Amino acid sequence: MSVIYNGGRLSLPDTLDCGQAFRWQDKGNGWEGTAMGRQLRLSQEGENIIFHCSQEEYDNIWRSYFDLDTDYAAIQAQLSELSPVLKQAIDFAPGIRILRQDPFEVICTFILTQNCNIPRIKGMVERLCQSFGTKIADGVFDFPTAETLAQQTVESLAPVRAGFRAKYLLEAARMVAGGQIPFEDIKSGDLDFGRKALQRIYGVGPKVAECVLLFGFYKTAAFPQDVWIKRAMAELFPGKGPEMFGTEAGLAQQYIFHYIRNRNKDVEAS
DNA sequence: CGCCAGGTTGTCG
DNA sequence: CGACAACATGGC
Repeated sequence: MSVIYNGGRLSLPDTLDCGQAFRWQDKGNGWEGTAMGRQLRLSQEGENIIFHCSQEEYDNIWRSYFDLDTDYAAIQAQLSELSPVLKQAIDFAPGIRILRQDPFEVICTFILTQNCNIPRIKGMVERLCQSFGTKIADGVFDFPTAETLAQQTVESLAPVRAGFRAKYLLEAARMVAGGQIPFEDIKSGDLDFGRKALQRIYGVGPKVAECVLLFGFYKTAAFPQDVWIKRAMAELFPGKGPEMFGTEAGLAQQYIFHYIRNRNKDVEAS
């Protein structure tokens, strides 16, 4: 059972391993991951991206998750006109898409990102799922629910090895489980409303809130500024700020983030 | 072995 | 408000 996508602008490695999601793994002959309560395998043959699932599951879940109904070529063309440097970053990895992830999962995973590198983040997220997630198949677990996590303690969370982030995780879970985070209002509201609402969570500051808005609520104008983006902005767009990228700043941010981290990789390898 | 990691909090000037 | 240490842990 499989569905073929050949609409272009979808790179599996660039989209699944660019630091927006942490549960996808390169299996060599394809990618595997868990999201939205489902496990999925993807592979590639030439221009075709193959979703190993039913047409129904593809239509109901993955088409939206991978943002396949959005015209990336059009957005990229529009962004490319803003700056030649931005165009260069986009052309470097035009197959990056913004995944439409579950908001609670994004709150948790980006709480875990703080002061931590990406390989380690993946480890913590995986241990969190293995320890507290609902079993989907042998050795495969969904991301934990807010209710399950809210019942934990710093001690019971020890296997995750989240360090000082454990207490933040618990607070976030308790607030979400307690209905104190207005998901629907954040979805329909403007960026500043979302920022304020999310930053009421202990352990969620400006950067994590921005990531949650972009990756968890598909607020494409959100522009997370981490150490890499700050460096990139200083070097590539001196004196400029996120405003220059307009309503699709979040996408620009992803292309810049990936570009600054990977532009020299081919050189180093040779 | 030491530096740094997709930051946030608490504290101090 | 801006600067700065502390925070747990492990990847490189």
